Amino acid sequence: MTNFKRTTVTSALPYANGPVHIGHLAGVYVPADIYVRYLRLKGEEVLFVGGSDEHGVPITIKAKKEGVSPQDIVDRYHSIIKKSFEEFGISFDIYSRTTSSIHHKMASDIFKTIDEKNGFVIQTSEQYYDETAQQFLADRYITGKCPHCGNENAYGDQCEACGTSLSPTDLINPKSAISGSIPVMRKTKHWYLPLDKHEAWLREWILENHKEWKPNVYGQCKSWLDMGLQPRAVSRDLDWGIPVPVEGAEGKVLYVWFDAPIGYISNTKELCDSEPEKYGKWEKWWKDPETRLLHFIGKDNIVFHCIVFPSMLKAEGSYILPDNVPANEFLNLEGDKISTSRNWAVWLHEYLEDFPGKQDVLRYVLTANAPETKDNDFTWKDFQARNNNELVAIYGNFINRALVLTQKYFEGKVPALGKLNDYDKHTLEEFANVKADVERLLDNFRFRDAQKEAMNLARIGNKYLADTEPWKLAKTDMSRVETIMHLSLQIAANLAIAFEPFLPFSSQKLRNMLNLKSFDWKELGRIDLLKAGDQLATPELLFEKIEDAAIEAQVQKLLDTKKANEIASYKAEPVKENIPFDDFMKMDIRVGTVLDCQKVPKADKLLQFRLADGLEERTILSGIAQHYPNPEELIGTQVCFVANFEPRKLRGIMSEGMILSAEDADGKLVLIQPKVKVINGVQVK
RNA sequence: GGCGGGGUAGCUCAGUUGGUUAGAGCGUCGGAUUCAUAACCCGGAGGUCUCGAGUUCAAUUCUCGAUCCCGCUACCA
Repeated sequence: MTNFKRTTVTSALPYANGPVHIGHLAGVYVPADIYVRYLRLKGEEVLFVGGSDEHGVPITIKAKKEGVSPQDIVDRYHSIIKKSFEEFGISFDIYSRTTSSIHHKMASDIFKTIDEKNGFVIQTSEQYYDETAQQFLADRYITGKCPHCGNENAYGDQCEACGTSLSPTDLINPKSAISGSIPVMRKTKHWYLPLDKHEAWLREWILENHKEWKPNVYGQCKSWLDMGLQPRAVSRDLDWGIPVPVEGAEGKVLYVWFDAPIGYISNTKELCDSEPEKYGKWEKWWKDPETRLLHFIGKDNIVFHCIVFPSMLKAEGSYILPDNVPANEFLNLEGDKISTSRNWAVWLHEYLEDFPGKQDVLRYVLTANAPETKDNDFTWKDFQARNNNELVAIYGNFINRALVLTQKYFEGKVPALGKLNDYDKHTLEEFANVKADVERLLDNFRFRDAQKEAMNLARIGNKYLADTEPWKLAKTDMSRVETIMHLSLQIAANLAIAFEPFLPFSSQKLRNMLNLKSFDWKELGRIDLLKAGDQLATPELLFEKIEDAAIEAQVQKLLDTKKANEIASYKAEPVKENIPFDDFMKMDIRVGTVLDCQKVPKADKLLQFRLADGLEERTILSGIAQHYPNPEELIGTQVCFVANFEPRKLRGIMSEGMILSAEDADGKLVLIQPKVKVINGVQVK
């Protein structure tokens, strides 16, 4: 590793359309915070940057849905997120936002510089514009007649009947899928970042020079590079975002993934401008080759941070590139994927309310169970067990034993160290290695093992007390008890240091109890952190047991929320425009019996049905395979289908109609089936 | 479907540059102990290392295939 002078640590910007949950914490913020606290404790120069990502289409959609402005949405979530991070002890040097004016200017400037260096490819094209909805339409949102096969319902990017790739302009009689109106052609210009031109140096930089990156990160990058990189558009026709800062780009904003990572830089600048004497010039954190840049992210962000963002920085020309990108896998919750939209999550701001003062418990559990190499599962039962069996029983208990005994025998004063016997020496040897072990693990982003190693100190302490039995010796050999308690207290002081990156609140509490003045990573492993005669504070419990009731309440809350959410959050779509009776009669919906039903090979979602329709038989494909894992069970049942759809080919199979399903609130598709058997071919009306 | 990551004790994970008894923490069982939040300490039981084939004197470790989980991507009238 090169010798760097300082470290810039970024953590993925949470998207401001919802609060932060334990998945975000375990994957990104807790490990980043541990690492940063560790570096600070070592006295290194380090900057920890965070912020909210506040642009992009999903925020505009949420705003529209709620009838408020996008700014209202991001204001709401930015403040919730920022506050909960603070309270949780994520020690950002700055947590700002991408709607800040500094960010707008920074993103614009970087765009302009790249543009001046001809780092973009500009393409003007005619694109369909929906005058009713007043927006340009993505290819997928336009339907029309396919020029090749005459299919009336081809999409703007592809006709699925004949499989031909299309561009929206090929379509005959195009229609907007959003408003149904007829779109008009408008010229629009977009800027592309030609990733293909960056491929050569990216290959060498990642594949040759960064083989030490985690397997998931390295593998994902290699996969992309081997497939060949494509230019990516960096502008959008949208009204929420940072305007493309060049002439002739009215109505266009920077695509959100272009502007978001620049937020790391803007937020650094915001901080440095406000406290120049403390942080210096912002450029030193981003442009000095002696600065080590680290991006903490989740696995879904690997390509952006390893390929796209570095390409942007390289195109700009004056920036350093990340030295490492420690990406974690995902955390599940009680066996299910965490999901903001399904409300399946433990929200940080709610945890802080439900478990006041227990920040460290969650930090500990999320680290002990961190998804470092594969997805992991968070369960409340495990949360309780780790608290009660590890934090309370091992760490908390040792501290309590050491302090209570000192209180009892020495009125809370640190006793003098006498002569060490062999067993004392043996114990000291064991704990002398802890510092090196924790360091080695932290330096390699192995937080789970590092924390476990720190916990070992407490185990050593417990064993030392159990083996030396000072409560027995107190009756016969008080000077020996002095030495034992002296050493026990030194171990306690070491614990305060070793755990500070992981459990900062508890370390603070412990330091107060010990009246520990000096506090530096370098001192870890020493046995003179406390002086004989030092007065300790009255001991209190470092951690409390968590009772079953509290855990059951959380589990119940989760189940309730899930259920309530599914029912309450479902809002029926507004009723469409009225249609004449004749239009309805044009549709020919019938009942048929399933003769055969099986998965279409090489397609995840398609089921192939063979139906008896009362006349002959017909084949219909339906995209419901994931909701019916055992398609053979449908054989013999009856389904409703639209009989007079134009047949169209899917995956090379001709589909003659459409089988009707209802889509439930959670996205599950349920076939519409008559409850009482009817004759095949009867009409549904 | 393509690509990437992962599938090791009841749970969460290490590990093996291929080689005698595959490790840790928690849980579980037993013992010891009482300073301590029924906590600590000691000991035991628990694994055909996802499945199948191949290479090899030898594979959990290498190769190929299958399968399951996750991500990116395609597809979903």
